[in-house]
Amino acid sequence: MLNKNKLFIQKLRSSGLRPTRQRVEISKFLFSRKKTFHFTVDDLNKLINSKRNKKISLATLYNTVHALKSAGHLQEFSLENNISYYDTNISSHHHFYDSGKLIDIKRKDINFKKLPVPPSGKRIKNVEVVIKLENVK
Amino acid sequence: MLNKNKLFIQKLRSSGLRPTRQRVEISKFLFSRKKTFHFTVDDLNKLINSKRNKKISLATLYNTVHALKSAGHLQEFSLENNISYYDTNISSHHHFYDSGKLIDIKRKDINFKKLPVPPSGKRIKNVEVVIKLENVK
DNA sequence: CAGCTACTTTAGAATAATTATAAAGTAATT
DNA sequence: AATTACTTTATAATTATTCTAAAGTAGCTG
Repeated sequence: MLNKNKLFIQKLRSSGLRPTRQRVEISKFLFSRKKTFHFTVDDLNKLINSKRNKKISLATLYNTVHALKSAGHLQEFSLENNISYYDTNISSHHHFYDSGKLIDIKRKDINFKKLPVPPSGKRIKNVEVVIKLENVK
Repeated sequence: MLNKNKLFIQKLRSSGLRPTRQRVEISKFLFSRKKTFHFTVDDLNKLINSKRNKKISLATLYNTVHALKSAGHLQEFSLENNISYYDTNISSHHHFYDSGKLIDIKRKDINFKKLPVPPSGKRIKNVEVVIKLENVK
């Protein structure tokens, strides 16, 4: 149990954050999952705070998510509605996008035959693919 | 000259918009270019209104850009700063992204060896690739 | 383990992009 | 030329996010 929290505390520490009660709860909420979790800060706020009487403030949620993202524990991306989405699956960066919902695509399910050469002085940091879907008519 | 405006008026009409003075000016500004143009509504506002004494209102800029986008004359996308970017090049959907700036990648410069199968009942509408760059150290 | 110091949490204000509103103006049909 | 429906505009409202500063807490230090 205490051992289990160690993992979540590790994520915080490696993000430069002290493991406070709130942060450990957030970290646990995010990282004790089997499946990838796509969320916005608003989602997180609703999901975490619905079952608490004393709420974790939005500012704390933003701070924590940002630090986790900067440390590479979360992947951030943006859709056309201009809200930041976060993904707990940092190893797979590709997605299907269908009417506001995201579905993971395993990295190995996309391969490139040809990629462009980056401008000189630059190199590729990562490649993100979004495949937009529509209904078969 | 009048012939030339026909093209811009066509874009408006096909977006369900009457060709008013403001809209024709916006359409002309966007579509009389040789090179792809990446912009935000704020960019557009500054670029168009800097050389006018009577300004085109932000609301009109937003309305017009939205209608053009919905009709497929502009491509919208969002980066991690949660601002809507628009692209006058609707045939090439791939980009390099480097510290807030976008560079076009020609469609033919990216090819896939393998793409995932969409969920049943769905088909691929389009594929967008963003290649993030970093400096060679 | 008491005290100190630096980091945190929080509520609320501030900011910024976008959308909504409603009054005055204009396109286009009659 | 008159009428009607659509537009423009300034301004207010909304929404996601960031900032602020006062009250609280983690975790060294002795």
